Amino acid sequence: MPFDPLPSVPDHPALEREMLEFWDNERIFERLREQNAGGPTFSFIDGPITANKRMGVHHMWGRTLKDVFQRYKAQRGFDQRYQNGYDCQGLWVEVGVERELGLNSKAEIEGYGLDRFARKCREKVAWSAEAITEQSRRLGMWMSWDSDYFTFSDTNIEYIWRFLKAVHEKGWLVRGQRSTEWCPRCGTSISQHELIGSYRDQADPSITVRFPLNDAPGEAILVWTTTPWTLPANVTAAVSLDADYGCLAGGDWVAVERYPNERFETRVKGRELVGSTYTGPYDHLPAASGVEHRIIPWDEVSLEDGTGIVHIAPGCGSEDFELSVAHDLPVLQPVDEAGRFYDSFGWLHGLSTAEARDRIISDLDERGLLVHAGEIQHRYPFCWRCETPLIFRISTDWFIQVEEIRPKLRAANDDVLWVPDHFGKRMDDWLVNMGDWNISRKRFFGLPLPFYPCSCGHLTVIGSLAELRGKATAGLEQLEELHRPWVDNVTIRCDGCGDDVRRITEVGDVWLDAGIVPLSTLGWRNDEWVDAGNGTGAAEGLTNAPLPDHAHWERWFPADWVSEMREQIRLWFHSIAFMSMALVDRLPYRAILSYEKLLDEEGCEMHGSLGNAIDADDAFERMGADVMRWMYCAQPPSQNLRFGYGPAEEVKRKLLTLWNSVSFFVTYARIEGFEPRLSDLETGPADAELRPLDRWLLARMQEFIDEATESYDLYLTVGVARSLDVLVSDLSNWYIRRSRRRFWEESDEAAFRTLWYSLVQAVRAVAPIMPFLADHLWRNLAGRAIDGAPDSVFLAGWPEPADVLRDEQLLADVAVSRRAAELGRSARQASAIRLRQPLRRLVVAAGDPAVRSSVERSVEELRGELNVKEVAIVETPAEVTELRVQAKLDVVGPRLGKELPALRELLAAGDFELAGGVLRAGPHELAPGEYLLQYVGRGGWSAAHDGDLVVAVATEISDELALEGRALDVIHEIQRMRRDAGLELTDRIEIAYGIDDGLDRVFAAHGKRIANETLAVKVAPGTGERLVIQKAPSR
RNA sequence: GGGCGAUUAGCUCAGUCGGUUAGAGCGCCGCUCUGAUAAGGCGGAGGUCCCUGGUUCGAGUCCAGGAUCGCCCA
Repeated sequence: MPFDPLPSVPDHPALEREMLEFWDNERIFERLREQNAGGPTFSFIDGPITANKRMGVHHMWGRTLKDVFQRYKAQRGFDQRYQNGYDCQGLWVEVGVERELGLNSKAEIEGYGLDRFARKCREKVAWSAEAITEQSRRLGMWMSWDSDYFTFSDTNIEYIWRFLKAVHEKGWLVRGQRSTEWCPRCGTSISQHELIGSYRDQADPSITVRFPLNDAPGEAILVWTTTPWTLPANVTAAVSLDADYGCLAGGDWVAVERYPNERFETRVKGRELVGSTYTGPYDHLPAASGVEHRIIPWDEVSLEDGTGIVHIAPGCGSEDFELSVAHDLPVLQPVDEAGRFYDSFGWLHGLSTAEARDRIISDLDERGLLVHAGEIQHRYPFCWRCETPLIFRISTDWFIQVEEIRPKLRAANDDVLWVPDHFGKRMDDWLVNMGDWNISRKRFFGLPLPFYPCSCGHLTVIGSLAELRGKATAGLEQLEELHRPWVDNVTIRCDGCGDDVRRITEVGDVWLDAGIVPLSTLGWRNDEWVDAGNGTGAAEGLTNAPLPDHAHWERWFPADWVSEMREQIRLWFHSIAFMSMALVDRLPYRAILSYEKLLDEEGCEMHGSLGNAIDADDAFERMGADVMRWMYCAQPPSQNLRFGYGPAEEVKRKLLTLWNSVSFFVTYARIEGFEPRLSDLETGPADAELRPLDRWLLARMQEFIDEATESYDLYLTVGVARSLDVLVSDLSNWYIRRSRRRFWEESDEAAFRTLWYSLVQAVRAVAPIMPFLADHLWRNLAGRAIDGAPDSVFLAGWPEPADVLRDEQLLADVAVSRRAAELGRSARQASAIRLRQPLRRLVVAAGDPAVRSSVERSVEELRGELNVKEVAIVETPAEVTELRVQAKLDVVGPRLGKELPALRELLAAGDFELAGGVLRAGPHELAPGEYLLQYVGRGGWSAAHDGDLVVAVATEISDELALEGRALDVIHEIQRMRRDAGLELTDRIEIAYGIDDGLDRVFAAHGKRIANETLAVKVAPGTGERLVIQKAPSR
């Protein structure tokens, strides 16, 4: 018996675990790779996933897409790398460790010890990588799990050093200042991507403060601020050049527009205030004592809030800082890395910004400078790690200048295939606007920037471990790996003066770590292949990833395709583009698939705190990986995905139809002992005695495979999902439904072979999306059923379409007759006569002979389905409808132009003649093909139409028909009684009927039929009730 | 402030080159099958295609302006 019976419903999780074990035991993935080795290459480069936690269902979307296309390309015979990667250092990793250790500041980390801290970070990464690997395997991802790359390997770090040295040689490396969001607790700046989603509502003071003007005694400008602690750092005030400013009665200057109810003694344009000097609120403290406060112009001054005059503290805001650069203003930095005032701020020394706030307000009040104090609710950023409100600080950092590379990146981006395509524009927008790349972070467990600035003015940038060894003057003996603290202890000889020089303590931006991957993992400019050569430094023992040689790089660079979530446009997609362009003058990718956000089924973001997050392991158990994968793949990537158990049920029902179809096949194939042939997969059952319906399904299969292939090639899984939906419905509701008897009564070889072929091809084509279900079904239908068949669907290649099975005409014909059946049902429904009532005549009219002949083939279907005595197929529906004519607008429109509306009126009014195929209406003549004939129903008919395809039923019911209708009602009634009585399908019954209500006439005319349909062995008039049945005594 | 999207049925979304009557799934209502049955099938109701203007014989579709929502940048 070749096939195994299917349970009535698939148990996805159980089936998936079974397949995982099978793949493992039979080394399916390894065999697939061996099979494809040496074939054409498809290069995919995996963006590293941060190894600091287990994955959630939002990670699985991207992991699924990666796996889908690698599996698809493998089925197409492409040789591939399957290297997974982990992001292993930087803030994201430090955070979890810091939390676990209960550390709460940089000082505490230093107290704990950088070496122990680094070891803890590595442990965290190792733990997370293992968890992610296990979850990914459960999802069905096929990767070479023993050769993952880890961005904290010494090899990866060396490659970044090489990049930084090259950047320095190009003259792009600079040290500079910038104003940045800063967490006073963590003691570091917060990068833009870390700010995502970190804004909350917060109440802050809203105060208006007076700055006295120096040259106009008694007069002052008013400024507004929500951050009183920044006032000691005030340097200037900004006005809008063209706005009107006025002086209030008390001598205070404000923007007129902001005070519509006030009267102003004097009014001037903002430009006239520019250059005036004023006394700052804290000029008496040492820090601000030497500052001359001169009013400046700024076109960003808001007239929507505040006073229209803006307090500028370059040490406390990014726009403020930029203004200080533009206007050459001094910068006062009020607080240190921990957010406490410097001693040059007198009595404020040592206070935090929160502590200083109220004291400053009351101090201003006492000194008569406070005009108004209130409170405001607004959005304010918080540290995503520790919930501390962020402040702005000036920080000295290292930058890579981008002006030279910007145009190259933009030009190259034009040639990238972006899916969805508008993401390409977003990349361009980013490239146009990106500022110099800030690469330094004042933290611990990260890429050690190899910068050794010397007091002689020379900057030495180390490009490799060998170079470091060569120039080292001390500390090599303790250098365990290229991380702090060990690397900090290595001093080198300055290239400029020969003195000993130390590394700066900063570490690198994580996007350097990830950005070098297309070079570091592929062995760019590496002379000799080194086994496990990427498992160095912190990565030693975690992976066997090799360091390949340059020839390998030539073979696999650039990637044909990469895929990550949308945020990566300005992160990973950008950093790999930047670093590759800088080093090898090319982009590292040809095509990119990116996708939007994953939300819960209500459309809300998933958050642990909201309780709506779905645990991945929970999802595996409750819906199964295939169902999850289907949801990810059925989603247009340009839109947010609503993910949840509700939608999962819908998907399960959908998949159940495919499952039921296979189950139906298997049930009868077992009964009839059907033996499938592998060779049918090449050409289909072309040599069998095929009926039109078989040929139709076979033609549909070619069309489906074409559609699926095209969608995969465009990197759009949603197209595959949609095509499969339609196919499954065709296969189950049209083919199987109409062919059932051929399977259980006729044992029709052609039907079995056609259905087997179609099910197997469908399973193969969706295998990349649902690998478990697909391989499970393949094993049952082919892998185990046929000697010599590939063990796994993934070893069976791609279901190539067979041209001999294509039949466009047949597809069109069937579409027409299905449409006719649909119209017939619609016409019946519109007649308001119940379907069980037989009607005399159904008329199908179509002008096109091809349409008529294809409807001819489904006459039986129409007769049975619509319960009519006869079906007529005619050219014009004159019998049932009146004629109407419509112009073909797309043909006639361009010819007639403005006269078209008049023509349409004539046609609508029936004011036309039709002779010899030519239509005359008023002054116009329409040739055949320029108009369409249309019909409306006559009395006694109920009609429905689609274009000139008209279907109508006669609504008149003769006595004879009425009697038959009653007979069918009786059958229905008895069937219901059988079921209510709990009878088996095969139980025989006896019927007794009452003679009133005309039932005697019904049984007289149709008794035999009623008995037949209801398995009645005895039918006789009874004594009382109108219908009584009882189970017949068994013989 | 600049940029990129989106706005179509109760919900989630399709809608090709501008063409006559704008579709699907889910939900709802009704009908139906009982040899795929923990199912299945059919039909129906339900629409100001965000608004305004323009181009055109004709606009859900193209153009301009606006509104709202989301995202990116400043």
